[in-house]
Amino acid sequence: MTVRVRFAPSPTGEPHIGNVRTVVFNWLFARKMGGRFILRIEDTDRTRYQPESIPIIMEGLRWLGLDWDEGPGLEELRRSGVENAEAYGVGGPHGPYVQSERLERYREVAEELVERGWAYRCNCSPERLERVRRMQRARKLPVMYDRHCRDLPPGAVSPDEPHVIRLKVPLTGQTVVHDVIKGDVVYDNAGIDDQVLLKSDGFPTYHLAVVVDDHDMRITHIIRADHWIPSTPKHILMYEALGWDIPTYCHVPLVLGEDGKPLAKRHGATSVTQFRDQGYLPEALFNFLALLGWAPGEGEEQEIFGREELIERFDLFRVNRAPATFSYSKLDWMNGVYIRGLSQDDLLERLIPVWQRAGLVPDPCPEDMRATLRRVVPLVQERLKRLTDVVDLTEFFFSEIEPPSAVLLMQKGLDAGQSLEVLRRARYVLTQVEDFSEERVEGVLRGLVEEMGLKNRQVFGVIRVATTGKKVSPPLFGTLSILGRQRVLARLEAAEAVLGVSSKS
RNA sequence: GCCCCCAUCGUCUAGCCAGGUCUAGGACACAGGCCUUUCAAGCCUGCGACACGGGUUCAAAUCCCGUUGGGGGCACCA
Repeated sequence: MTVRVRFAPSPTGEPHIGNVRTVVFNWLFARKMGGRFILRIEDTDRTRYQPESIPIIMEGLRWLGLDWDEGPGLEELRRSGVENAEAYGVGGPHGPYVQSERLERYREVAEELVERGWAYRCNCSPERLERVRRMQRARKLPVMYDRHCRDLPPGAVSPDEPHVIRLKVPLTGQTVVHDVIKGDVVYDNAGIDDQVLLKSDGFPTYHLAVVVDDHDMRITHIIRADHWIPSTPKHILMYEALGWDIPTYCHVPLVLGEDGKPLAKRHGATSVTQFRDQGYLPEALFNFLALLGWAPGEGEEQEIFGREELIERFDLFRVNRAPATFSYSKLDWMNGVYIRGLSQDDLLERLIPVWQRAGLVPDPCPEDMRATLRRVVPLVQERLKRLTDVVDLTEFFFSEIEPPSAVLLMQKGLDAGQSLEVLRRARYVLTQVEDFSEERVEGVLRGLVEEMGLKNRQVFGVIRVATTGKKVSPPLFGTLSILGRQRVLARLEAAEAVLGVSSKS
């Protein structure tokens, strides 16, 4: 049987990265098994519904390379208000893949459950339900529906009046969740609530919809976050009532934030688009996510895995039972590894939009500027953890700098007079040097160090601060060469003025 | 309150299922050093964990029980 798994986001905002990690597991498992990865939109909560989040979710998946084999088709997406539906419409043989388009089907199944004696109509008011719950809490009893309508005579609640349909959970016996990661989890039926399946607005609850859709869409493995475990017995009861095959459950742990709490919006950068905007590479994030809660084992000590390698090695049944904490510092390291592994051309193409967003480079990027940027790339490549780091590191190439303060200019062991001397002589040799290639610049400046009997760090330090305005910069000779003679001489002169004034005073 | 899940360095993990090869291995982070024009990168070294208590066994990180700690669920939300 072909493996079929799904990601079923609710369009109420952007999924956070912990959720995305679970998607990565789904996708990896599907690809590993030669199966199908299905995208389904669970939009049954009309109060929290945000249609604009649908394309954002899809864009995030696509950016990470998580392509889906079946999912909402063109027309479905259009009806959901997705503007560039043609970019994302996929369709498939088991649609519709948007739950609000499947209302009739849920009603049909709910009615079937009623007919089979596995569900019943209930017209209890929200006020009464709340009263019951309050009482239960006060008496420290399990909080659940008191089954007031469960044994009403047939027809006591008219199908025409507003009502919900509830699952009629057996009062005795046990239901076992066979989970491939957690093992067998046993629940007493007596502790399972008579869950609402069909809401009074005609929409299904998650519990009905997920069972119907997973069955209709022939899902074989349900890989989802483990906070769903407690509601799984209800789902199993429904499969049994309907005579349907029960899928294989794989409840994977939640991803924790650095405070040990499950990852949520308040943890800062948590959506895929935010990671993208902060300069993370999709291949690095993907690699990192795959290793969050899973490891190849067998003594394997490699950490950097390409997509194909991960597909080949991924083993769903080895996923950790315990939750993992999302570590930004390790992600940063891994991202740096991937940046260093990029070809210079590739890195250039990824950096240009970053410079553009920072307002340092016009869009489109002029050809001559591109040529200059091409020279900057090797200077910064091994210094970047995130693409966005390039802004601070290279800003001085694009705009004029404020002449640095005397304090910043002076290096260890040099006073203002000596520093000034360094700048004057540097300006002299750089005026004389026949061209401004990195090699020539290096040659004359090293000669200057020799002549003055100073240390490399002293001479190069003063020049660095004078020309970049910072103590930390890319390698000096390449930097000067790119800046060009004119700008370098001007900046040296401006710095001399600063020191000249301060040495007189 | 009731139900459920989880537990190896600060973090991600290997080892656990098929007890001995584990004075517990790797990675990130951190500290120190080397290299060096700054910062990185790279290399070397260091720091650092089987939550606790019982039991089973010749032998337990590995199996069992309990405790503690953390987390999740208990909606006409997903």
